[in-house]
Amino acid sequence: MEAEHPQRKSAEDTVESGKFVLDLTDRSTIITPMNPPLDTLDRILKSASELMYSRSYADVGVAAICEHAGVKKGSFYHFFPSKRDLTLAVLDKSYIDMKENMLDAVFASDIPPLERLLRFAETAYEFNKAVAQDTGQVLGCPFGNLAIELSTQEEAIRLKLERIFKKLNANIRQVLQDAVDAGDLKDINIDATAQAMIAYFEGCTLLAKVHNDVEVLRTLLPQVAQIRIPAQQL
Amino acid sequence: MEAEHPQRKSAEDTVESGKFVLDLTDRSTIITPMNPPLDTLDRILKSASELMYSRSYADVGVAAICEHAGVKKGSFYHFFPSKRDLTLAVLDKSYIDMKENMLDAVFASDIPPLERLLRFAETAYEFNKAVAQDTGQVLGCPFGNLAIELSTQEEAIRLKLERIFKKLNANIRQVLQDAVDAGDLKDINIDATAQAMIAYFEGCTLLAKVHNDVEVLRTLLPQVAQIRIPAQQL
DNA sequence: AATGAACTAGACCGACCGGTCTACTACTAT
DNA sequence: ATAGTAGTAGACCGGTCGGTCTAGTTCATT
Repeated sequence: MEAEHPQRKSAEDTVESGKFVLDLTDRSTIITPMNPPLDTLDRILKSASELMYSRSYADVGVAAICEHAGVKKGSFYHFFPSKRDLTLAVLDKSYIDMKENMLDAVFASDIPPLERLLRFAETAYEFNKAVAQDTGQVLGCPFGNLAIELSTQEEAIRLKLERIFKKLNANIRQVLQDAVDAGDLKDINIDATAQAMIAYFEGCTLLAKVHNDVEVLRTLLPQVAQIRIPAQQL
Repeated sequence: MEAEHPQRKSAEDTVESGKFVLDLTDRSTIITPMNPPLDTLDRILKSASELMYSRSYADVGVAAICEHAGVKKGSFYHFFPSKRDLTLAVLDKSYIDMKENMLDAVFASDIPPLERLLRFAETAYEFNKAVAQDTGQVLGCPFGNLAIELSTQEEAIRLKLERIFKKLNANIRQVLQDAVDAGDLKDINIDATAQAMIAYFEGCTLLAKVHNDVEVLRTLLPQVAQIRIPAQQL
């Protein structure tokens, strides 16, 4: 009765096929860079992620996602049991992409900890600026956007987003810990400070979106490095 | 061909009818404090504002708004030409309510400027806590929510929200100016600092919503008073 | 050559969307 | 008394929503 919906597996499995078996099962990573099944799934993911980011969850129907992906509804529901499950998959992929394409580089230990935060601010500004240049609008944070739109409606999505924000928090905590170890920072509540920095970042992004003006980010975002929540003294 | 839709007028006009013409047209401000037509309109506004806040713009249809207000569709479209216009009216009313019920008191000059910011933080926490207690969810900021959901879709709404955020900024600027005048603050960019405080506030609220946990606000929000954007030195 | 699974195609479904329309009621002004 | 207007009622509209279903196609395996 229940369909198969292979999307769960593919996320992790494709990565592990680096062995030198040339013949078999996993057709996705070897030889053909654009084989039909995985291509279809990826196109759906990319389409959904673009459309939902530039508009909103509710405003983008699965018909629109399919059309923009060049895929038919039948295929869509072969891969995803529902729009909600698609969104969950989009979030997973988006976080992985963001981590690999940005967080890892931005928070790398090649410069002093607090300067990494400035690099983070700068990168976020540049990203939003680039987006604004080719869509004409400041779109903000893909995670923050969905968080606000769906947190009260879709508990599964809220949970996924909560986990993503916790991972981001862990990344920033690492930076702060490095700063403490380097003696650049004293007597702060590391976890709360990381949380406050994320909050500030999300808020700046929100304001840039309402004002439809990226320059808000250029002015405000660098102050993220100055935020501190002091260690609680009992 | 086009219907009348009296709501446009009422917003500004009711305020200006302080002249002593007793006889005519505007029946809404004089004598009867609860005359039927205004009651219906208010019920629609209240219903929409509650529903949209606890769910989202897209998730709440006009049928649901009418039902929750105990009003029929015919009446709804007598007062509002569209769901979008209703939302505009809701935003106007919400800001006025917030200003009268909270901002005016919170930012009053009875205590030192920077303490007013703490009072603001405390009030926001208490508000969200109360909301969470009777809805089971942290709903966040009504303005921030709509800002993120609709800024890229409904320019008129985005503009209204932008104006609201600018007014809020002006309120905080006043507090900061008082602080500067009192010698509590030096060399800051007042406008940008006010903006940063709003950003931080919105971001904290967003995080509280994703984590569905008001305590986030209790921990983070008070630090709003420490935020400063230094005066730009050229 | 045949089998079965993965995938695609697209017609179709009931529910609901925002919005319209006509008829009716209640009240005001004359 | 009457005419006009503001407001109410609720059936109705075309369109779109998320999702289903059946029939076909492609392809690896035997």
